[in-house]
Amino acid sequence: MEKWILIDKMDQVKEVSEKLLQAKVMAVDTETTGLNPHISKLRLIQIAVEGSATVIFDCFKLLPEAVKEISDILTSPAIKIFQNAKFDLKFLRSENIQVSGWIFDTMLAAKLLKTSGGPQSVGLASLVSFYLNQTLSKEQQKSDFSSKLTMEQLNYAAKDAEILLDLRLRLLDEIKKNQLIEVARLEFACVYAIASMEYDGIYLDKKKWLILSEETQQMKEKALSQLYPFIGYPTVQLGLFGNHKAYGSNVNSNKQVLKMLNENGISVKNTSKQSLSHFVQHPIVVSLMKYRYASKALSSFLHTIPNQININTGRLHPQYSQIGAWSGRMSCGRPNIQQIPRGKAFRQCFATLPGRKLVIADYSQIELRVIAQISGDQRMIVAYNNGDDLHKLTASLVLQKKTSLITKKERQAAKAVNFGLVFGMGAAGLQAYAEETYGVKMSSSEAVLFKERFFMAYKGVETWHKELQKNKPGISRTLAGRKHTYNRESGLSIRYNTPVQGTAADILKNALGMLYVKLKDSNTSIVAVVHDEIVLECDQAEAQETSLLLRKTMEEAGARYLKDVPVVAEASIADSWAGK
DNA sequence: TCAGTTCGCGCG
DNA sequence: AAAGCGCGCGAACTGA
Repeated sequence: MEKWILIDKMDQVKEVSEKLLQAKVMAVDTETTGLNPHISKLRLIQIAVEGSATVIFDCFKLLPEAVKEISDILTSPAIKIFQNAKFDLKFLRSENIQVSGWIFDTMLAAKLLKTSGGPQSVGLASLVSFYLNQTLSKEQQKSDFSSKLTMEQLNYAAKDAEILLDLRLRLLDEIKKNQLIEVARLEFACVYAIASMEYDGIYLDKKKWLILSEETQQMKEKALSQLYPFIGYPTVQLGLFGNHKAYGSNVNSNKQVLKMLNENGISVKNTSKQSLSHFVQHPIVVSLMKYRYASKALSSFLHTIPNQININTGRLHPQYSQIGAWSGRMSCGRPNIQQIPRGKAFRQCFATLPGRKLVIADYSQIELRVIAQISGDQRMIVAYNNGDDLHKLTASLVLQKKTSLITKKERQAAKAVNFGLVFGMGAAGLQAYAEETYGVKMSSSEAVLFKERFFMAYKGVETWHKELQKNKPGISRTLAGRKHTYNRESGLSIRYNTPVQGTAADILKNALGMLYVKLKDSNTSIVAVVHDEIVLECDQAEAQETSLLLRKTMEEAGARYLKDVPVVAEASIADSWAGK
């Protein structure tokens, strides 16, 4: 049997596809001329099945003619194994090749196993060495697929696909052994949504963005000039590449800023916002905070994001890491769309072209609802089922007042109490947190009292905490079975937090998987996902319908895991991410 | 000189 | 005894 066969003529495609269509499991890999699906080209598609030679499609020769035939193969009922499916899916999409059915992503499987003694590095070579005890040449990754193919390249290309057949069997074994089947299904179903979201990207109104940049630049300069008396006035210095300004000290240097602050009677240990919050009336602090805000906005967002607009699509294509956080949450970068400032000025730049709308939906208090479910706290469960306002309820229980008499301020304080205490914050932490986050002042004795009353009121949460304390070093699982392991040193708060954050991630990913299926043949794109929020872009005429579908899907996805607590999502239609 | 670490801060 | 958690990114700093 030949190891592999290169297909570069249409009549050969028909010959090999018969065999491939019969397979129950196929391993798929692609080679491309680069990493960006909107710039680089798909060069090879390798498909390996058990018992016959690996098929290598030469895309330069076959596409677009063979799109239909290759799509037929990749939409067959077979399980498709990929290493980092997202990457291949985007390139296949760029050539209009369809893929459907169950995916087994070896990289995601390995990431799920990281907390169960799996490999710490999840690249293909590492996985092959870890699970199969073989060495895989890394030469392939460096090789250039834009010119003529060499025999060596084809050998490696075939090998990368073939090895996935064996790798899946080993990973499947581990996944079963660690009872990760359900969460693996969840992750695998979600890959399609993430790949299409990255491929479609999100539109940024560059003009508005540049105006905001200029305003912020002015703000930064103004704040800087207000700091001159303390950091020194600028002097023009002769530099190698022309004149440049120099100051007595560098405002960006925390070390120098700390010294300057201390010299001016502001006794802080570090220069963080938190420490400075005790001196907000001081003019230095006012200017420094303004400078910091503007400087952060400029360097992290305003200056860098326009450069990341793709030249061919005119859109941003943030990269998501599906299992980016230890908890199971996704992370995001280039740019990190999950940390765009909440201010309207920033969010209104994330917009649509005429005729299109954004549909924005988020879960209401998802983490607190997860806590209610996981802890089984009866009072919380009853409150949510009655549609009560949980923050108000906490305020009334902690302050021992009727809910009808709770003021807005008191509700805010209770919000801090809810979030802080269920995640293991102490009384002192609660006090500081309430003031910093919600501007609510409470004395330390008040904080201690509130904490006691909180756990008195929510007995279920207290027992849940006690159980987690006993479980040392221990493991925990989210409601989809995602596993976390703790060492002896792991603090309590991490034990309280991880299963909650992780379950919320399970729910969101379930929603994304379901959503992809429903939106597959529509003109609607998923454009952003931010932990408990999903943003879609659709035709204006379909906005109402899409909004309902999004809300219903998110709620249904949550109901699968929160059996005793209602899951509520809220959706709105808007021209930008800032809302209506 | 340069890779790796730390601080500070944006989001949920 | 006291304690929120999870990320990515830019600038400064550190160390060989």
